[in-house]
Amino acid sequence: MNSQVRTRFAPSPTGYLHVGGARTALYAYLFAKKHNGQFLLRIEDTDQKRFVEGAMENLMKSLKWLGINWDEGPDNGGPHGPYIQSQRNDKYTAAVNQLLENGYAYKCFCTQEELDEMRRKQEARHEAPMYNRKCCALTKEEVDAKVAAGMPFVIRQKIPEGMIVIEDLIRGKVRFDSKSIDDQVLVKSDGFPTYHLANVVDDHDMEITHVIRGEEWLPSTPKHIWLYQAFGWTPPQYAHLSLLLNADRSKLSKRQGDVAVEEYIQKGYTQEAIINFIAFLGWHPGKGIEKEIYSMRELIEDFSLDNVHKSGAIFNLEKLDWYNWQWRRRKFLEEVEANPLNRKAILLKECEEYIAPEYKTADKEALLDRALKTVEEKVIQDPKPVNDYIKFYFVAPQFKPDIVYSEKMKVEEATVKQVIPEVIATISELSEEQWTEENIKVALVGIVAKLGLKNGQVFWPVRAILTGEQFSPGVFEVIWALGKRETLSRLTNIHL
RNA sequence: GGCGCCAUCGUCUAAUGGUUAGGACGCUACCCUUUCAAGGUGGAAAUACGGGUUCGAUCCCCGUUGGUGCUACCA
Repeated sequence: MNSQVRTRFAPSPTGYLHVGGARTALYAYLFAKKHNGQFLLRIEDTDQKRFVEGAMENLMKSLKWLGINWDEGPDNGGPHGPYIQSQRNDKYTAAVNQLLENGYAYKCFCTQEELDEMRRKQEARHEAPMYNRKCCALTKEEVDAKVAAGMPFVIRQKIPEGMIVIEDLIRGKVRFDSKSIDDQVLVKSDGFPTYHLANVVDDHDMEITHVIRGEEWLPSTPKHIWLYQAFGWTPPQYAHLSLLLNADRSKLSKRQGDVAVEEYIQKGYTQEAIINFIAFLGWHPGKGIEKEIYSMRELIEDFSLDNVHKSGAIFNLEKLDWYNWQWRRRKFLEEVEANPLNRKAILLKECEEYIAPEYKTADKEALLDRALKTVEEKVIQDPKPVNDYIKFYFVAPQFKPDIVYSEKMKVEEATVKQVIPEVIATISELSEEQWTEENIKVALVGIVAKLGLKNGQVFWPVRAILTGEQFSPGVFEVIWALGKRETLSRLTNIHL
């Protein structure tokens, strides 16, 4: 035994990596790395009914993408393998036999119907639904006879009497009375262990020193401690994390938005932003520190369980958006700084998926160059993905009344009907040699003066029609980049 | 119902016996830019309630209320 810190993330593979799970994994990872320890990944797949094809691979992919890497796990192995519970059944069988021999567990032959009936009666009497220990009273001969007769059974933990106090790293002392704790099923009738048994056996075997897990496990922690005692093992330290919440403060659920990390990946959020965001959902560097942008390296440096919050945090997307653009800008600037001559290539990489292949050919190169030029500043200024800033150059947008007509800018339908023909006429007069941003600006300002309108009443609708976007590069640069022909075509094709 | 956990701006949070209760997101006003965004300077916005302890409670204790988790042969 060594004193090295070892933590683990132990998800059950039911499909995807939940953002709440990602946060739990992150905290366990940060804690281990902060103390130069190890972080392990273990798959808890003892419930055969919930098996989902490919879920484990999916989970590992998301975790890796986030930069949460494990020192030991199903794919890279380690000294305490296998790291998949369904492959460790012999260990659980050996452990539970030891419990049976020493009287810490017993076989239970009660059927589902009997249990249901018992609970119904208990509830009718307003009692806590708990197993009545009927089978605990069976003699060894009775048990052997039932087993010999082929009766199915489960193995239950015999909960001892008395109070138990658990020392939680986040919550302090938490007391439980064993009277309120049920004789937990340890091994199901299909021979597989439940979470409680497998978890304790594995954490001990894998030499886990700190169990960092969700708050939903707090009520069953006494069962786990008693199991350690029954085995004669030293329990690990516990840290129960609060839950992530929906906007209405209920437990974060699929119903009210995206909960899978992969969905955020698909939406274009950066790895750094997601990590930074979930790290701050329930943790803070403390000491009055006001810095909020933290890289993984910095998080490891400053992480401490002492500064983890007890209350649940709402998963607030607006802040994620802000983190995302902070990180996008930071990464873009770093990349450009490292390689200033390659600015165009970096932009191109950012825009790649929105640029149709035909624009990468020589004859379209000019438009692409101009488009990239107008978009350049935006990349480091705006929270939106750069894609949204460039795709309109290559696909003519729909006319969007919601955007074109703006109360704030004092742009109404009548304004647009008045302005657009003027713009078409004026732009048409500009020759090839006159096609500069400056001249376009002069032309539009001329229209403002001529019609006696405010700048925004002319600039806003033109830009909105040309781009179809609420936010975009400036109207002069857009017209310039699009070119005379495309500009006129877009302005002419709208039907007011 | 029983048991457990939690409680500072709308949200994420800082401060902890003595502060004009601080920051960030969002919202908002103005400035900048002859448009939007971005940027700059301001603004509105919180200690759930009731009792204690104390010279003094956001902070410590008790209760109430509210929220939430568990109460499976799920994890």
